[in-house]
Amino acid sequence: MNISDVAEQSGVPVKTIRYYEEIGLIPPAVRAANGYRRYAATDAETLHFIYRARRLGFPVKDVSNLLTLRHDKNRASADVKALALRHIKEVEERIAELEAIRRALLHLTDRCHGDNRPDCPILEGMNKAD
Amino acid sequence: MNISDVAEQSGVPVKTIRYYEEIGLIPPAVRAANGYRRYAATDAETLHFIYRARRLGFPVKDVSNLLTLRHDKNRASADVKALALRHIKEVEERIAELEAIRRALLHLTDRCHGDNRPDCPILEGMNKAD
DNA sequence: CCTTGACCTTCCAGTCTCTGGAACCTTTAT
DNA sequence: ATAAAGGTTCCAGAGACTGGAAGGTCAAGG
Repeated sequence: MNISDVAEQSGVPVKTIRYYEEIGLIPPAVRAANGYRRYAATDAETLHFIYRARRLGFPVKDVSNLLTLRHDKNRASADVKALALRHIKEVEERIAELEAIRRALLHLTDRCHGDNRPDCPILEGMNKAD
Repeated sequence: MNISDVAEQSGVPVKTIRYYEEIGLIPPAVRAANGYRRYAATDAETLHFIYRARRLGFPVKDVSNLLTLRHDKNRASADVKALALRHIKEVEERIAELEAIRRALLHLTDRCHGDNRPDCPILEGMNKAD
């Protein structure tokens, strides 16, 4: 099948597939006589795997490691789990950061009248040292 | 004062100050005879304001608008508040996304033994359609 | 006076993950 | 014959910096 077919099956946009090939996340596709990339069903599965890993927030570098593990029939599931747990930790850290930001913002907006007058605790709050 | 002084006072790194000047977030600094950028105390305050706004996650475009509002003594606090509330909404949406990701990851890792064997529900889970 | 080290300057490149567009070729259908 | 739909490459931009190279300037010490 052509690139748009595998894009549709996997969920990964055409442009992104070519990009993944360029950066070496996936091997260069076999070419047809006319130069078009040709894909097999297993390629669609691999790309779908990539699609799902990316949607789970794994950076491309991690996806690359996950692909290696996926192909390694002698892998230890502990390695996959370690990678996933590390990622969960990063997600949780990011959530904590965003929640701190959210609280700080709500603290400021709660105090702001939000009317025609210029007095604004939000702007004042961002002037203060830390 | 020189750029490293204003960097220390404001919290914004030297490189970033030059970058902010380049993109027009702050006006070009006055130059000394030797070509060095020269800053006044008010510049340090402005940069500190920027620093805090960025730490609250406002994108640079929003910071630019906040700076305009900050300088406008006829502003309506409602405009500032609207901008902040919009940003809070985006932060909350991002948190929700990350929490969905976190739940999905925990669901997968909970099921994975994490031992020497290759069987891995994490990898399997990422093969399934959606 | 000379050197050393800490500043300062500019400009270019890289990060990360795509995404859009231009210019051009191939296939398919009418 | 032609037009639409798909394919190709390459270049640029997004966002927000960050690092490094090459070189000018300044203050202190010998």
